Amino acid sequence: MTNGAAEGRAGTPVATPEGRGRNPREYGSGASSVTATKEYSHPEQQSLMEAVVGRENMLAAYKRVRANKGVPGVDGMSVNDVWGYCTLNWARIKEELLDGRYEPQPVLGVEIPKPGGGVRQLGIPTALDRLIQQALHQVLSPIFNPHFSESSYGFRPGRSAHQAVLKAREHAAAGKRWVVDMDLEKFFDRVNHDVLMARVARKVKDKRVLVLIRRYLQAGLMQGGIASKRKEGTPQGGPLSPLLSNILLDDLDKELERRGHAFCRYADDCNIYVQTKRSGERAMASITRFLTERLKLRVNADKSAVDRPWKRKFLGYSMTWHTQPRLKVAPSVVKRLKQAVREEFRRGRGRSLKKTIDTLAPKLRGWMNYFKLAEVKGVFEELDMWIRRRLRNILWRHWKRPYARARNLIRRGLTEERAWKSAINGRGPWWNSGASHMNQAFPKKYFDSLGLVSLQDQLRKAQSVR
DNA sequence: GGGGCTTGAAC
RNA sequence: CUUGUUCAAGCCCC
Ligand SMILES: Nc1ncnc2c1ncn2[C@H]1C[C@H](O)[C@@H](COP(=O)(O)OP(=O)(O)OP(=O)(O)O)O1
Ligand SMILES: [Mg+2]
Repeated sequence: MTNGAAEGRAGTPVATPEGRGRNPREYGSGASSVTATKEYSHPEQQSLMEAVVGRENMLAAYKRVRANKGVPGVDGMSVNDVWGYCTLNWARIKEELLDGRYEPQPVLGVEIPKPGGGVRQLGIPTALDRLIQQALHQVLSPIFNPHFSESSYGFRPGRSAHQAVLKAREHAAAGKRWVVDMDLEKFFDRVNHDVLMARVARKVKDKRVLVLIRRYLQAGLMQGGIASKRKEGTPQGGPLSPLLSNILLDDLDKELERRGHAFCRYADDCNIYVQTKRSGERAMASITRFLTERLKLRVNADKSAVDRPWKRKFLGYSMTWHTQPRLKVAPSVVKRLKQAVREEFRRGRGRSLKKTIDTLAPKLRGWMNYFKLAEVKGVFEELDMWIRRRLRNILWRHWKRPYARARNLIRRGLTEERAWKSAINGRGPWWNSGASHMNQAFPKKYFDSLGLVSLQDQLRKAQSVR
């Protein structure tokens, strides 16, 4: 039934001599509770750093870093510059890495707004450090990922938000109709270095790698002025950070599994499905204690709650109250899309309809592609009508004079009498774009022919493929 | 199977 | 000074 097969870049190149043949598909789906950890461990435990700086691995890392557009870090060096820089200084950098002497540079602090309001502090390493972290990531990922929980879906190759959402619905359908929805406060920023490193050290024996990772954690955040060493947090923007965050929260997964909970975790968003409110509240209390005491993490009280699944949103989705719940797009997400579409129209005010559709259509396609799991389809019909109305609106605005309006309406097949009546009705563009003459003159078919595939049509197509 | 470009989503 | 991981779709190429 696993329809979303692991394709694309799921198979991160593994640069180890023995590790190369592993199937990316089974890569993320390690057997639950494996005791023979040695078996899956990296073949070169004592010389992991050699694997990191190995030619194959570095080339793969560089390719990846370049594929992301990236920005210059604090040293102002672009990704392209790094290639030249590395070929010139690689011998020295490699030696520093192998000797455990390499010192990372501070990360560049950038504030970006987040959707829910508030700001997110990004910590962007230099292009060179992104390259090295990427190389580390490629070596560490196959060591840790196979041992992660089946219920962990975030930041993992071969795992997706879709899988998590489907599993969540499954839990609710199985009669666990209460959810403990937990989110951590400033998750990456509050990662405790010692707690994390202890967990990394459980599988990584190479001291140089451990020291390097710690130095990356300690690298200061450059905020205009100078930066000082960090005592907590892993930079939001470091290629290694997502993997590290999973290594840290793996203990949470193991604890939840030990207690026999049905749960889905995606990054710091953890949903535990239970049968009663009481048991939910109990779980919430004890897991909160576990997180603060054992992992030194804080639960975000505002974003966390024990409630009914249909009152909560998980990964952009929500669900209905039925005993067999149906997935729906979370209301806040619909609002966000409308806002984005409005913004798109505002920016392209002077553009032709065709041009507007050409930029809008790929965005809607991508959006629909993510929310194609929604089984409540009313929103899509509503959005389709809303979008077409806005498009008719910009058409109407193009026609400044009654004569132009009448001419265009006639050209679209309206009778002369009706066209002229509408052309001079004196109403505003928004009224007219919803009026019957515009709907008749510019029906759905018209927009289809211009390349606007309606959300509903896209959904039907996606479901026929499935 | 692999590579390129674009778009979207989750965090 | 919009970064990172992951997933996916569309188009193009071998
Ligand atoms: N755009 C992004 N780039 C890099 N890392 C991200 C991005 N979005 C989310 N993350 C990572 C870092 C976050 O700490 C982690 C969890 O996301 P999120 O819960 O939305 O924020 P947060 O935990 O940092 O703050 P909050 O207290 O509001 O929950 O996922
Ligand atoms: Mg959080």
